[in-house]
Amino acid sequence: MKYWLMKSEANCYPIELLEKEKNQTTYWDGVRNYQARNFIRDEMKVGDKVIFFHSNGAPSGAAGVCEVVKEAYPDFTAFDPENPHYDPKSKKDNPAWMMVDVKLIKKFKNFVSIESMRQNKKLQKMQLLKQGNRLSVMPITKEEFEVIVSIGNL
DNA sequence: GCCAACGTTGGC
DNA sequence: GCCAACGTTGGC
Repeated sequence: MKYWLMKSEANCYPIELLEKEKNQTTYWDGVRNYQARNFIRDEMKVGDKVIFFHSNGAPSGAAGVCEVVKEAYPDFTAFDPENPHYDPKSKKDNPAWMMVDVKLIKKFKNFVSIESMRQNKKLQKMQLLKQGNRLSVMPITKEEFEVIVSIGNL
């Protein structure tokens, strides 16, 4: 089983919206970066655990834990010209972009701010904290996952 | 809202 | 295939 961190813009799709979804499950659309796409397409498996991370202020940080419940399939929002994530390069017979379904396991009682993550010695190596990091889907270690969960759950 | 850092695009 | 210009991301 692998561990991941996925970013969602807090003012676009916060964890509170996922809480309200049927079965607390949603499709993770809008990933338009090849490195992130490759992780989704090639490495994410059902049962993998995911840190739901709020990016873009308001404030930034880890908001909860999800689980992958459906493996990669074409991101259909790329086919829809009306959709903000529309990408004409992605064809139905050769989709450029993929997505997975995730189910909320738990929203943290304590929001784990990016500031507290920066201050935690055990999280120093996270790609997330590197300057200029823009990757929206990235692998994390089991230890990093557990450290974040233990802070969030206190 | 600012702006540095990044990925992508496109002219050559 | 280089690389400057551009648009976007995301912490602050």
